[in-house]
Amino acid sequence: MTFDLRDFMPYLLNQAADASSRDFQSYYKGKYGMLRTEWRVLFHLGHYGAMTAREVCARAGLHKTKVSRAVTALEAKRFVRREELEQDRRHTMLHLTPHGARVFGDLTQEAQRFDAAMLAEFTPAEIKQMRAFLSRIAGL
Amino acid sequence: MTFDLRDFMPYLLNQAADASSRDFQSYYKGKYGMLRTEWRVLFHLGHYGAMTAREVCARAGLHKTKVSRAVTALEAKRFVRREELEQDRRHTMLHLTPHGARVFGDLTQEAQRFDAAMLAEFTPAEIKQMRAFLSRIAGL
DNA sequence: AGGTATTAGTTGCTTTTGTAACTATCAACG
DNA sequence: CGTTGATAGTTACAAAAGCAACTAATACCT
Repeated sequence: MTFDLRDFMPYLLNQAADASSRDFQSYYKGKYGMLRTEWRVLFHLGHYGAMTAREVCARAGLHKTKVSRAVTALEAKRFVRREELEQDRRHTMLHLTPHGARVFGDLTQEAQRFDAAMLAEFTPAEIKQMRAFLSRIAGL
Repeated sequence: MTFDLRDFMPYLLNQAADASSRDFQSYYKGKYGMLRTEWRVLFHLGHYGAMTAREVCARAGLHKTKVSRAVTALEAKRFVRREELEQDRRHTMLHLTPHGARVFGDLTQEAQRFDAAMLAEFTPAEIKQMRAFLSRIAGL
């Protein structure tokens, strides 16, 4: 019985994921009081443009209640604005406000810096392989 | 600015970690009603032998409140038994019960099967590199 | 048209996690 | 000794996540 937790991939992945998220999380939490789900929603709106909550769910792989609450929080912070659609009033289109767009820009830059710092000690080949491996496991 | 979330390592790691945990989690949750922290504590006791809660915290990288609650739950399930130490009554040594040991055995086997299935589509070299990469990021 | 089924999104309730304060025991130093 | 400080562990309260029921609007089907 030579099974070690450190060889158990889900464990390893979770540890690595936790470690890698911690610092960046403290950045957007500390600076903007945002939660992880909020950052993800903000990112999707900033990166792909305005869309409905339903689309955010599909793209981000988040449950609709999480998105709903995140949008409420982002709206309270004036990062996001809702626009009701005439043609189908079940939908509401979600837009970043100018302020939200600035926050998105800041966080995106920070994310890139963060990513670069984290990967600095690895070779491009390693990084490429790593991304492929993770994408495959994540089913992306 | 072509920054994509899929290139952001913390995101990728989290997605992969979530995906990889889901199935195994549903196994121990469905079969034994256990939470992730409980499985981790059980594992450490089964793998490294009896130890105090403090040691579990240190080895597993868990906060003491999480461990405290997990132990309470594991004790209620009769998987773990507490033994107060004479020499220092602040500590309590944690042991698996015979039943707990059987559950540990089952979960460990399942974890190995699970791990093997997940890695089946990768080469040994890839796996090795992957483990090294993740360990380094996780700071293990 | 009129009833039924879908779809988008929200709200309420329960479970789980995080944080901080608290208890109890022991160590250390005057 | 005895006061102060550390340590192990628990508990209480607040934040967050998960799940299921609910509302409102539209589509479908006869």
